[in-house]
Order: sequence, then structure tokens, then C-alpha cells
Amino acid sequence: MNILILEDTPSLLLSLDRHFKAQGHTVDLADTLNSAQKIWRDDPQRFDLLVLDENLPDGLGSQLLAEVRADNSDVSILVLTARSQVNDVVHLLDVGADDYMTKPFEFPELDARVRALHRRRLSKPAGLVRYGRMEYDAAQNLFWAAGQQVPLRQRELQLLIVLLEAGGNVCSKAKLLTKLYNLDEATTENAVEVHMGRLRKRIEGLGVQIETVRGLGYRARCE
Amino acid sequence: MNILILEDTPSLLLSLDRHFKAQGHTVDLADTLNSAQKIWRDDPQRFDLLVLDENLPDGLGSQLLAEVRADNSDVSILVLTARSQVNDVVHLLDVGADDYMTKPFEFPELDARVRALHRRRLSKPAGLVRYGRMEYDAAQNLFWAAGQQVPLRQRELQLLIVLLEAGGNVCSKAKLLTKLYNLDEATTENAVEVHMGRLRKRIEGLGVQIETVRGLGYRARCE
DNA sequence: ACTAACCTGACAGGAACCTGACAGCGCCCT
DNA sequence: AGGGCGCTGTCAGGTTCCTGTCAGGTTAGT
Repeated sequence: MNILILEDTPSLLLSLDRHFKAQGHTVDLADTLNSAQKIWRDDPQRFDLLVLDENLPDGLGSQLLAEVRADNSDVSILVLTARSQVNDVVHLLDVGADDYMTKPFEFPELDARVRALHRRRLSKPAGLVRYGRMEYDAAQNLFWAAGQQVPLRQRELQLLIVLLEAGGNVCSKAKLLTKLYNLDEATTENAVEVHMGRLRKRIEGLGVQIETVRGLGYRARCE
Repeated sequence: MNILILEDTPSLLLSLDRHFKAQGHTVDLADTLNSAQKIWRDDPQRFDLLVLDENLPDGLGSQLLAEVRADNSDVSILVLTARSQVNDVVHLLDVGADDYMTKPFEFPELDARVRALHRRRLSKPAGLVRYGRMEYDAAQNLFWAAGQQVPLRQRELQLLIVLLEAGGNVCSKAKLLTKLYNLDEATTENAVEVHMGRLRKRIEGLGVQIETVRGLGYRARCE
């Protein structure tokens, strides 16, 4: 998942970054409303989830929230507020937040809420996701096929998940790039090709095949 | 287990500290309601058990209790009360205490109650716990394999228990750190790596293997 | 056949991890 | 008090593993 985090407390920002990255997500960071707005406007399609702090040095997280919803984007938005003030919460939900958490919060609860948002967005069951004869365990970041755990590297797993979530539709290399790399990690499309080759080798004979659609991208096919 | 003790009588606080540490637990101390609240709020995830004195210079232990339960935490809570007054006890249990003891008490009884709480929390049989061909005797803090006692050091035993209780799931080094060290003993992740190496050597061929999951942590695998 | 798109083996940088050596500390024994 | 011993944390150096880049080969489409 591509996540944009807007949070002005450096320590929390850093631990959120590490936490989500450890789970295989792609993370971009902002510590002011202004910078977050720039990142968002630059590519509103990019993100699957925004995590917004409400109180910021140069404004309110809900300002970005309002802008995003005015764009008619369906990105998931989770707001972090200080102690729960009923009025605030009602307001946030009214203007389009999908969920909120009051600080301090516990990471497992955060994970559960994020998974719930993701599931709601995909209208699919979450946590343990089945694809044909295979399963992806989001909590452990592991992939299983035929009862065996398949040792995939971070990047290979990310590619596979994107292809499988696309449900047999073609994914362009450009889309895969934005799914795997944040704005600071820009790389070439050849990197995708290389990882695709490695991934293909590892999942040979496990019930999925990855087709190349020349000029367009890649597509997963369950056998 | 990670234990937070709130008790204002210095001698009792100290002996509780020593007592629990001797059993391999990780202990943090507070002697005022205020300081305990700070420690709790800083990381509500951290603890498995709170031991609270009810009468404190700056308030009641049950105030912290109420806050903890309001957070929806499932941490175990054991309250120490001076006199046994039925009203007090009912109130304490109503607001979420799991157990209580009236002072003065005997340490073996305390231990038994603590083990019972731990068991209830894990929904597992306690005291003597079996993992594959191995056993952990919580009362003696000893580890047995194939009928022989395995000489493990404190830290190695702690690591092993955490991994085994995780039931084959991956434990991050960060999680292991918080399980082994209290707030004053902060150390580096390398310490975990070192002890992991020592532990591996000692349990070679005993039926468990500890896998490294690069970038994520460690995982126990029974053979 | 020519070309662009794609694949792949090899390589290098760096991060994560392991390990042997050492020093500090507490404990026990004399 | 002093010496020996066991347990731990730190550190430095080495190893392993992941990943992006590159060069050259292969394939598909015109």
C-alpha cells in the first residue's frame, strides 16, 4: 500500500515510517500541512491511505482532508487526534475521515484499523487473503502456496500482491514503480523487469503465471 | 513478563522488584500515582501485568486502574490493599482488577496468583508449559528437554520463552528488546543478536530451531 | 530485417546479521 | 579485602543477503 503520513512530531513520524515500511508498505512523509499538500497535489492517484495528524504547526490536518474529499478521491483517511474531544471527532467524520485514533495509541490497533480500511476499500476480507490456491498473511508479511511458505523477498512480494489484487488485469510498469517506490527512491523500469524475472523463478509451478503484455505491462494468470 | 509495580512503601517496592526480577521478569517501578500514569501512558503496550497498591500519597491505585480499563487494555491487574474490606474489594473488581491481595501477604501466594493471571491472559495451561518435546517450569524458571535440564542463562531463557509463546510467529528485535529490558536498561538491538547466537548454540539439536527472518526478526520452529 | 521492448546473468554497494574478544559488574569463597 | 568466576553488554570485523545497475542477448511486431 502507498501511505502518506502527515505528522509533525519527529519521533512519532519516524516510528510510523519504520512501522509501515517493516510491513512492506511504501511510505512518504510530511511534517507540515504545506508540504503534504504539495505531495498530494503532485499525484493524487498515488496513495491508498493518508494518515493525518490534526494539529500541525501551519494548520489543521482536516484542511488537507477537505481538499482531498473535494477532489472526489476515494483514498482512505485516518486521522490522529490528541485526547478525544467528541466535537472534533464528529466534525472529522463529517468532513470525510474514514477513521480516527486518539493519541497515544497502540500499533496493533493501528494495524487492525488500517487493515479494516484497506478491506473496506477493496470490499474484500482482509488479514489473510486468498488468491486461488495461495494465501497472503498480511500480519506476518508471508506468502503461502500449497501449504508451504514461499520465501519471497520484499520486492517480489510487493509485485505479486499488486498483480494479484489487480485480479488478472494488466499493470503497467509505471504503476508497479509507484507501488514499490516512494518519491525519494525513484528508479528505472528495468528494476521492475529484474524483480519480475526473480519472482517468476520463485513461483514456478505454484499455480500463478505472470504474463508479459508487450508495451502495456504484466498480468497475473491463475492456472 | 513485563511488570509495572506501583507501591509507595520503599521496602516493599524493593523486595517486589528483586523478587520478580529473580524470576526472570522485566520490572519497572513507580512510587507515586503520577509517575505510574506517566510510565503507562508512554507505552500502554509494554506491560503484561500491573501490580498496584491502592493507597498512595497522591491518589488511589484504582484511579490508574480505571484509566487503563478505559483504554480497553487487556493487561492483567493485581491490586494490593491494606485491609480487607469487602466494599473496597467489590469496587476494585468492578472497575476491572483481575485479582487482589491484602497486605501482608506471602510471596509464594503472590507467585501463584501471578501465574494464574498470566495463564488466563494467554488462555493456556500454566506453570509447566510444553513446547514440542520441551518443557518450561515457570515456578522454578527452568527449561527441560528430553528429560534433561538445559542450562540457559536468564537472557537466553527469556528470549526462548518469548519466541515459543509467539507460537512460530515472527518476533521483531524491537519486541524482544521491550520484553527483556525495562525502561531504564535501554540497550541496542545488537545485544539481542548476541544472545540469540548464544542461545542457538545451547539448544542445538534439542528440537527447536531459531530462524532469522531478515528485516523482520526471529521465529522459532519446532522440528 | 530492423527496432523497441523485454529478459537475464553478473556485479557492486550497502544493510542486516553474526561472532569472537573484551571489559564491567556482582557474587562467592577464602 | 582480594581473587576467581560467571553473566552481560559493547565493539569491531567479517559474512551473508538484498537490491539496483548495467551490458549484452532475446523476442515480438512492423
